[in-house]
Amino acid sequence: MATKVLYVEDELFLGKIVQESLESRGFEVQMVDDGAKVMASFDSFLPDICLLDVMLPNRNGYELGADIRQRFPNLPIIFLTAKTQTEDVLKGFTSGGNDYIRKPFSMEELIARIHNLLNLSGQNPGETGSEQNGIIHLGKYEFDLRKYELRFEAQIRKLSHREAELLKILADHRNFTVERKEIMLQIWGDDSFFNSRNLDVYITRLRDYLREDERVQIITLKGVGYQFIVD
Amino acid sequence: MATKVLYVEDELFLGKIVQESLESRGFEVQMVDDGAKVMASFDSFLPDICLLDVMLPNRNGYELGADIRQRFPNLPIIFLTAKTQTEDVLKGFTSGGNDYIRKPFSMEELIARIHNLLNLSGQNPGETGSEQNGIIHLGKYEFDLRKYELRFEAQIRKLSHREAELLKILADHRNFTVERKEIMLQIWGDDSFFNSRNLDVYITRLRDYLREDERVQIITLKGVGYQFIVD
DNA sequence: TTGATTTAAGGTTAATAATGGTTAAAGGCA
DNA sequence: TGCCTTTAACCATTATTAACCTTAAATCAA
Repeated sequence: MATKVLYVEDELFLGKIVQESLESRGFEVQMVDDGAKVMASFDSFLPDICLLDVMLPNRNGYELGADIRQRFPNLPIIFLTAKTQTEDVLKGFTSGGNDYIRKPFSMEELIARIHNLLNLSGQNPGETGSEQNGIIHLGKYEFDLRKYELRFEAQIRKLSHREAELLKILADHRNFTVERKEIMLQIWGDDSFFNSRNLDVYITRLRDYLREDERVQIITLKGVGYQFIVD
Repeated sequence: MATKVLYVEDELFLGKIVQESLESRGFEVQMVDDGAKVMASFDSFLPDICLLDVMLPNRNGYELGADIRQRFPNLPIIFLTAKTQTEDVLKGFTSGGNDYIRKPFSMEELIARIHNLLNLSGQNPGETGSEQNGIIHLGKYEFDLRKYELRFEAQIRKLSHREAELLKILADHRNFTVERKEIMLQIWGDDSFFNSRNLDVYITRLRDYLREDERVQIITLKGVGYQFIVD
């Protein structure tokens, strides 16, 4: 699911540009041009982060920020403003803002700061895939990346480090091809020794662990690599 | 205990002013003027936050930031720099920085941003958090850094020095990987003796102490190190 | 062209080596 | 002495290597 951005901005021209730019990077953006309308849109939109312009008609951006902070103590808020006085920046932080960006700003910087607050890795901006809280769903299985647990119904199987690394790589490429070489490099840092049948051993184990759900399979592409199929 | 700031800056004149200004507000500041000396001062000083100037003799500030991030995944880092290009800001974030301030900056803004990162006022999503007044919250446990106490409901367990050191290192890296080698170096100053199973003994003890809450666990990454998982 | 044969790649399983876990006893130091 | 810390002995788990088996692609002969 795409990351949802609530963007409060009254300069419509600037707003459109920023909105499109964010959308082109995979964010879902709802723009609101009036401070009085903001709180209403929360319950329907449920944003992951807020961008608030400070100079608004009807409603002061700082007040708005404080209200949002009150209702959603953990929602990241970034203030955007043409004001350059230190005093304004301070107001931003004391109103509960998590960052403060001066206009004009570059889109790249805005996105970097959004990522920073959302703890998104620099890789795939809006896209978080079927992974939430470090849990990947694979057919009837759940794979907990942090705890190295592979769960199936009530059973919990602890994976070793190598097993988990391999499964992670396969899952990251699910329904696409991963080259043997790439796996070897990523796990063992070396794809040279042909005598080592190490990877095969772990593939065998994972197949064993995953055989409860036949919609999850590891397919061999001989001479190339593997394809991890998950329906 | 005062908040400890490690401040890396080669312009001594500016550095002095900032240092005094921070100290006058109750921070404890260690200033280092050479990138090459930074890592050495970590073990003795144990800062709560880092301010890094980007332009340094000997060592690039971004590299330094990346190294620090690797060793202390939860330590807030702020880059300070005269560079104004967006590209530099992006580099700062991709090197693991948590904020980026352009010179010249006002002391008030710097302090607001430090507070913001340390959760000294208000909430701060996705940030290091959970440590206040030397107390780290680990699931249902509280770990008092100063008293070396691990508390769970009404029980209080006094930790020994080694136990506390180890738990502190794990907690600083919670939800990230810590290498065995690093732990050994930090506690025993030596990772060479393979015959000593000292670290294992303490890991066993901590696991024992922490088993009341199964959401807190120490996972072994064989051949690599540990991962301290806290939900 | 087509089916048999060769050959390279991968699969499986077991044995071995490396690393970590556990427990208890021996040292050290206030 | 009494509490930590270190050492040691032994056990458990995980990673690697090795041996042997299977399969699929490639080659070759008729």
